[in-house]
Amino acid sequence: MSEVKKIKPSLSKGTRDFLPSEVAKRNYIFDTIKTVFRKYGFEEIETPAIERLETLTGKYGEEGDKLLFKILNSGDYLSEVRNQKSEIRELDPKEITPLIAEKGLRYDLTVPLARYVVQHQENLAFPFKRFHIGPVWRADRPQKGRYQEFYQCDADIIGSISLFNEVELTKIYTEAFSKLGLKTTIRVNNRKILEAIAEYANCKELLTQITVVIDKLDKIGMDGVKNELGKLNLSGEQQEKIYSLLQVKTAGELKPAFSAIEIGRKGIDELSFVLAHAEANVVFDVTLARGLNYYTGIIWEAECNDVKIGSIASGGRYDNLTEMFGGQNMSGVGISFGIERIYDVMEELNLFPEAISQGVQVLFVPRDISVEEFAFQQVQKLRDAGISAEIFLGNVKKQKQFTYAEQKNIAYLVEVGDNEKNTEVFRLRNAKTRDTQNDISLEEIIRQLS
RNA sequence: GUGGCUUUAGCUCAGUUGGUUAGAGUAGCGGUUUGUGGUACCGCUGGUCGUGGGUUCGAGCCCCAUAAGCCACCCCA
Repeated sequence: MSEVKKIKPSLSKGTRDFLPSEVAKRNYIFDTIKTVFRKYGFEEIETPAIERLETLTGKYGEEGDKLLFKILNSGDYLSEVRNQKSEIRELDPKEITPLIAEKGLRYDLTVPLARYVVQHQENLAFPFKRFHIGPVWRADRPQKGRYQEFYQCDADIIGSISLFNEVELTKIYTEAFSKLGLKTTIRVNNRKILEAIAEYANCKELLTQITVVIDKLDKIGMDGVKNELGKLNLSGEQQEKIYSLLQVKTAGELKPAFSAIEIGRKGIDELSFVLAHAEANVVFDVTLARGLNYYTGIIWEAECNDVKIGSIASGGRYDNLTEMFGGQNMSGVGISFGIERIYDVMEELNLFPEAISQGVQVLFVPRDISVEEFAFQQVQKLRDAGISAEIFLGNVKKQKQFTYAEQKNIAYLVEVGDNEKNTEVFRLRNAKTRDTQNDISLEEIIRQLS
């Protein structure tokens, strides 16, 4: 007998296993959203989980680079280090990382998309409309609702500057959420308006910091914003200017302030166009900022009306996506569904249809091993007729068989004993209600369940 | 990167001021009962008490270190 060392079963930090019922629910979300994407002409792509570190680094800022999972080179990964450094004390993580790791796990789906578009542009039809659903990895400290491995669900349009793309993506939001049964509010703003606000307050160079502060508004309140703006060395007058613009309820109210700021007027026009074509649940919110500073036009954020969990979808237009890979500059606009949160919300609101976790239609239970073969043949007949069916094999306790049917959410049970084998007449029992139909032939069962 | 909490059976958790052989429920396995069925009962397996030190006649419990996980912040999805 070999001595096997027992390992306590456990997961790596920030990762999850999914039970069959959970996978069914997740797939329901994916499938619903995919159907909408396809209806609007988006095609699905896949890219590897592993990318060259070169592709990934430098795209997410210094913070992001720290959160990249790096893959240790195979073989003698220290050989290069030995060549270049003799003393272990000289090792600086920043210097040795490129020597021992050339690959990493993707951090999002957007940078791989940029790489993909530049690399395959000859074979792609532009405007390129693609969607992509898959896991991404971040070496972040996990917490509730935040994981090191999680799924992103993106749809983007590359290479078209028409604002109808924005309208289309807004419609996709509305349609997908409605199909999932979620009541949402979609807030929109325009990065150009935020730029104009910074210009209006005469502090263009602080745009990034200001947007980060504005983004926190609903968390820290107006006093908190004033406090943070003060830390940025803004004068009282500058703060007052920003503060006053954050009070507006419609884009039109910004017009007087932006009379001399062209980019601001452009931002207002773009927003008005999208809002004019959008549904009722889309509203303008000047305080919507989003930390990401690669956005250059419209930005979206969607929240669930019934559960306070933060944003469950977001997106925006970005003009410089392919630049970093030496591609001809193409404008892109995209949306992303936060499916981990959508799952939590739908679970809380009980929005998953009963049918999605349904097991096979019938479970055949032989009373004894001697009738297994007969039962097996009946099950195969049902399957041939297009009815999903299982047989519970092995001479085990009845209790187990019923528990099995319950756990797998199987609708009907048929127990097979000598009587059934001789007469070929069965009893069809509803596993939930326990209603029983006596003396029913296999043909009749097929008819009922088809 | 900063802080808080947790860690005892596969899972959920008890475990008294430090004192014999560390318990329960649940799951798993087996048996009895039932025998067109979803009941009831009995038994068994499973633990280097996260890890390493220390204090003590004696540590699951006290002290130190360390690891992992979770939660909150930063940031983000």
